[in-house]
This record gives sequence, structure tokens and C-alpha cells, in this order.
Amino acid sequence: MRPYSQVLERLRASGLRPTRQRLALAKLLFDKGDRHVTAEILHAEAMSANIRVSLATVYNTLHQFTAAKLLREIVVDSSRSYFDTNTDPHHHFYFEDSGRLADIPGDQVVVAEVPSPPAGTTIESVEVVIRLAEEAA
Amino acid sequence: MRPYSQVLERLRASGLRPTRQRLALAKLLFDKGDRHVTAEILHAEAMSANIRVSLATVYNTLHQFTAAKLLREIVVDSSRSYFDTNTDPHHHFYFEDSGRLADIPGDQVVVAEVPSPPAGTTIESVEVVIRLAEEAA
DNA sequence: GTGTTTGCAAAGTGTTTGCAATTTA
DNA sequence: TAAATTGCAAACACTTTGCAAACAC
Repeated sequence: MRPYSQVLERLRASGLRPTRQRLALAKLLFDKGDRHVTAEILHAEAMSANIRVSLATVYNTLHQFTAAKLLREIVVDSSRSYFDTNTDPHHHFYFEDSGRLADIPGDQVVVAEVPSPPAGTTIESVEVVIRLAEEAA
Repeated sequence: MRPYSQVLERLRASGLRPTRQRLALAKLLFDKGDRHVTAEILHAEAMSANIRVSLATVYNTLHQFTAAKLLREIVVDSSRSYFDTNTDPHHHFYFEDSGRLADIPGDQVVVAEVPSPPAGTTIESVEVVIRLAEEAA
């Protein structure tokens, strides 16, 4: 977890001014434990919390937070971007029917034998996504 | 590898008429070994091969082939869809700078300890993507 | 002939951008 | 007050859709 109190210093360290919008979005993101949000979800939450923020600013903020390593972007759906408040290396369940994303807890997935990267490249990340269908087999 | 010769029967089995466009696209896809294409790439290839196909038909065909299990869709980039002619379970390197996708050969990645799926769900697939940055560390 | 498929152009969706007005330091 | 940030609307890239013409069986 990344307490909201750390956010202010993190923003400063990244040269991001702690504006009303950024602080409010940070509060929504980091006050409730680990979360997976899309821009649209976060914008809707801000609206219901009576925070006036444009969708464009939500997009900007999500990307700035990602650059500041407060968030991690997760690619599971070619039509939407997800952002994860848990930036530690870990993996995901993706519920295909509902579009929900969930962390796979702890070390429940282990990738053994990671291959060495092709010459001239470096491994940025190793991501495991387990796609799930709702309903039993 | 899935020889082109099997395609015709596969199409019939899926209730897809072997039209000029579908056969030509199948030839492009399956005659050259394992491939990773986007709709735009395949359309461009068809154009240079003097095959008259609209982009809309390329999209339709890619989805129909995917439904017929001749292709597998790979999600690595939230702005483009990739299709893989290798439908066997396997994993991928993704070259973030160039947008290229490559199979990780054989058993060079092993996911040990796949967690059991949450109640009421079935595992559809386990996908590993190793994201690569070009240039050495 | 009948139902399927195609191609086009228009519509759709999620995301980004240009720029004037506003806010922060 | 200088520089950063916001909000809006327009622009964007990729993908899907509606429908008449062309095609497969």
C-alpha cells in the first residue's frame, strides 16, 4: 500500500505541482488499498465525489502518476487502459466477462526459467495474465 | 505450422465460404510459418500482393479465423490488436520500441504453481509477455 | 434464386492535443 | 508575473457497422 500522505512528496519529487485535481485523484486512488482503474472509472468516481475534473485531466494525471511510478499500467484489453495502484511486481487475473482485474496474491505465480532476452535488448517486465471465464467448467 | 491446404476444410467446417478474399488472406497468413500481424499490416501486404481487399474485410476475416481457431489474438498493446498464426499455447517477447512481437521458443518459459481460479471461474489461458527495451543495459 | 459476403463510407470508442483561461509558486 | 495546469472541443487512431452491390452455392 502507498499511503496518501506519501503522495505529496512524490509529486514534488517528480516536479508535479500538488494541484486540487491531482490531490483529489490521488486520494481516490490511494486511500482504499490496491485498485485497478480505467480513466473512465476514475472520472466517474470523481464526479460522484463532487470533484470537478475533466476527463482529459484524468488521463493526464494517470500518465503522470505512472511516469512518477505511483501507478503501473496493465495491458489486458486492446480497447481500454488499466492502471494499478500496486507497483510491486505481481501478476493478474482478468475476468473477461466483466472486465474486472485482480491481483494474484503473493507468490502464487512463479515464472521459472525466464529466457535470456534477445541480443541488444533488456527485459522491462515479465507479466502474467490469467484470463478467466465466469461460470464453472 | 498450419499448412494452407488445411485451411479450406477448416473454413468449410466453420461454415465460412472459401471466398477469394478469405483464401488470399489465408495464403498470406499461413504460407510463411509463424506470424504476428495486425489488421493494418495484413491489409498492406494484401495490397502489395495485388489482392483487392478492403480493410473492413481484413478485420472481419481476422475475427472469423480467430473464432475458427485458425488464429489466436494476443493483447500486448492497448491501441492495436495482434493475431498469431501459432494457436498452440506459448508465450511472447514484445519489443516495445518497434511494436514487434515474437514467440518465446519451446519451453523457455515455465509458469510453475498456477493458482487455482477463483470460485465460479475457469482458466481460459495463461499468458506471459516479456516486455523488452531495445539497447543494452 | 437465396443467403452470404464484400466494400464503402459513416459512426463509434477510447485517447490525445491545441489553446485560451486559470491556477500555482 | 512567469511557468505549469486545466478544461473544452476538436482531432486522432483503430475498429465496427449499415447497407446496397456482388458473389457463392
